[in-house]
Amino acid sequence: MSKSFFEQVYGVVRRIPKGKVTSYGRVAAMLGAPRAARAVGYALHGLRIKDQRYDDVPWQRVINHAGFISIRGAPNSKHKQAELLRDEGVAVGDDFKIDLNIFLWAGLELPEINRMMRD
DNA sequence: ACAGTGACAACAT
DNA sequence: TATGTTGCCACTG
Repeated sequence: MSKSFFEQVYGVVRRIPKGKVTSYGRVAAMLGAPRAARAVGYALHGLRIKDQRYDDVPWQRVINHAGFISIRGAPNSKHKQAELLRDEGVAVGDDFKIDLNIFLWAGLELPEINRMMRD
């Protein structure tokens, strides 16, 4: 695995299909670091710096394990994330809750993970 | 080298 | 159930 952890996170997030979501912890687990959920959040936080290279990372599809939008800072940000998700067909409640029983992404299979970490 | 930071998650009251 | 508290990890200056 030559890629940095951050790069690996972006790699996984790019695979989340439109209309589905997953959690920080699940992304971390897929990368073999089940307790690095917080680091995943930190990685996505870094995307806010404008960098053409990461424009294709659908960061809005990552929420917390309870199904809530978990972005901090300006309340605007949460509304923005909710809007992006609704545009993709994901139902987001006024309380920013998403039904994981419906919209949770199944995740990557092991072979795909190995390939991603190798690239 | 090292302490501080944060878009988390699990556990304990 | 609902808060509050405690680990955690990768990255940064």
